[in-house]
Amino acid sequence: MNVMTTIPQPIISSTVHVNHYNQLLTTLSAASSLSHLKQVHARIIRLGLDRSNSLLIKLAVSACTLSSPSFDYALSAFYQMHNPEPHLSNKLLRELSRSIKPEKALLAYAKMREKGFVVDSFSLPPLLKASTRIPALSEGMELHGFATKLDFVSDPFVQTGLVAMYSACGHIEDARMMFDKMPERDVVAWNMMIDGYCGNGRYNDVLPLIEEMKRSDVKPDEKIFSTVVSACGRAGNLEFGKAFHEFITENKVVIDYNLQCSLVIMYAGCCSMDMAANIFKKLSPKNIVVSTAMITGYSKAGRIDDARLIFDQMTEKDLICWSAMISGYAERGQPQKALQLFDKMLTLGVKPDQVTMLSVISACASLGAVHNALKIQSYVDENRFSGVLPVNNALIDMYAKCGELDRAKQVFTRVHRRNVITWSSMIGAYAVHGDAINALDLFHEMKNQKTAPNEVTFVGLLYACSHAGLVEEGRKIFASMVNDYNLTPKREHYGCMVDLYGRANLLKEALEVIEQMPMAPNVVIWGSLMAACRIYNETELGEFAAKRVLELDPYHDGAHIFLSNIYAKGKKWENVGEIRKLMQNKGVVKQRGSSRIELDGEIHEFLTADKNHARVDEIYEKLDAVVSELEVAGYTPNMSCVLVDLDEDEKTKALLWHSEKLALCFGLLRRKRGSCIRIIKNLRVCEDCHNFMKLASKVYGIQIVVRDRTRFHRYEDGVCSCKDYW
DNA sequence: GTCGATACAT
Repeated sequence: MNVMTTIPQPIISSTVHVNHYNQLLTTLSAASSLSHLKQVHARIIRLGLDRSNSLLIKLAVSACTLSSPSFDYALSAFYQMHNPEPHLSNKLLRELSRSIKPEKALLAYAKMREKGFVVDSFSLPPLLKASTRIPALSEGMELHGFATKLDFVSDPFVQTGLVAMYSACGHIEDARMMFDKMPERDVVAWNMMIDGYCGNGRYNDVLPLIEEMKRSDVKPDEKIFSTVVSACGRAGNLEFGKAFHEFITENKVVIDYNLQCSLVIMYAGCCSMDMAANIFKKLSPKNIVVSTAMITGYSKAGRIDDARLIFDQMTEKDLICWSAMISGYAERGQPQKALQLFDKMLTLGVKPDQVTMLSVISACASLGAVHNALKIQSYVDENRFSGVLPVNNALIDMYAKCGELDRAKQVFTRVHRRNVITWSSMIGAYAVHGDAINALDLFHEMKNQKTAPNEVTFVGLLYACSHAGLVEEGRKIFASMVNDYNLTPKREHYGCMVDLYGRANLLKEALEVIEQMPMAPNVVIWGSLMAACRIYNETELGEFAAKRVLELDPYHDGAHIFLSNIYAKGKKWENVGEIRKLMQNKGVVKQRGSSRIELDGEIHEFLTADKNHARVDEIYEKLDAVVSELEVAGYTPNMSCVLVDLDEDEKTKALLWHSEKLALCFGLLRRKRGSCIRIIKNLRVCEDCHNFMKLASKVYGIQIVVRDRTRFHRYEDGVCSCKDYW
């Protein structure tokens, strides 16, 4: 039915007018589409009511609140008005400022000034709100100037709006100046200022402000505590968060559901899981957001089983909580569980996003299993993630950590729009494979393509140099980092330099780096010097470094063992006894060696002297055979690698039962002809195993790839890719 | 007739 045809001709009578007017208002409120509004607009004109500004404003506001709003229609209706009263214009400004296009409010304002529409002090709050939401500093400042000129600036609502605007534009000091000038500050003004500090990361300014608020007559409400507590959580500021919790309790602020949620999320975000759990267990109902925060918190705190418990108790699961649980496993050294969970998620029909993929790829990287890596890449390619740069960057890293340098290179090549992470990942890939030449070449190519290197790029480059013994090149790279790229070296970079000099037997230079670095050396750096001293039998400096390690990490197994060996070599038996006793008292145990080998997509793990494998007899039999065959080729067990005090026979066994030798023998039993044997080890490869692998590669004509704690060794025809420099 | 409107997780 056509609305227009049913309308009688307007009869000029005030009663009829009022009737039409009210009817039109109701129709405007109910309008659900632009075409509907246009029909009503036509009726307004036909009825001769188009001089009614209040009707036209209602029309304009209705155009803004449609499910698919038309701001341009609203504005054109507005511009047709004749000097609308400011309280009507302000209605529209308010609507526009809250809409998805707050900039339309500023546009309307510009036109109002142009057309000479009257603006009053009530126009400013919505305009400032628009400037806050965009955020638009220069427009906001202009409004400030305008308000000052017309003396609207003494209005507390305008003042609060200015505080919000300056905070949102990052001008927190101006916000504070405005705030300080306010003669009367209500709870909203205080909240805006506090919120502003939180939004600008100025958490340390919040507490003093709350104290000041307490001293004034304004009582803080539970809403602002929710905001502040969650801000503490985001900043990981536990001390501050706790102080707030105490403040809340002491001041008997009502802890409502939302504040409870904020507290749980804050404690979980700060890894203070006992506190989080205390509140969480009382929380009812337990929503998905808080549960996810608990999962992440437990994961970060290393309590992955507790995280899983929460996960399993969730009645409703979304992509985010799946991703949180998966990345928890990936980051807490349980990559297999991460991958299992990913499979389960796919089975249940939950579609991963980029974030999930990055966790899963990093799980594959730490697992180091080629089979899984290939599976994940096909998933990436089949599900349109192959064009996503961060995913490709992660794939490069994954293949590098799986020992698949060529596949890493393939991914690198297919990425055309490379960013600094792409380049750094590939440089890092060459570095862990001991290929310093290609790492440096790639760096030059990167420079030619005008991609600026960052700190991570230089870690890769320095790492490559130190693992290849390129002392001079490393020195130059370090200097270039500072001089050409204006980057400030971090601990990692100094660590690489210590490593570079240490591995090259330039122990004096290594010590000088430590002495001259601007920050305190950490356990890794002293550990690196200690390791160098161990290689070059430098007992005096070694003892010194080991002691520094123990100061920083009293439970460091390697430093205890190293010291004990130094003393044993020097026949200082009393000191040896002391160290042993110390280890016993402190409960320091040597980290047990563990090696994984992947065969037919299955992963087998061996610990040192492992007797748990199903085919244990066969494996040890094979080990005896291999040892005999290698002895013919010149192998003699290198007893200096045994760090415990045992008799000769036991020492030999301890050496031969290193986990990577067991894994190798299992690989030799099960491998397919022509395939390469890949072993992933948790510790550094010892000299004896290194020699063992080299000889095995020659005697059996196979390629063996071993990933140890820090790098790859590729053994072929009796030679290792690390050139015995590791 | 005006300002904020709580938590929000990978």
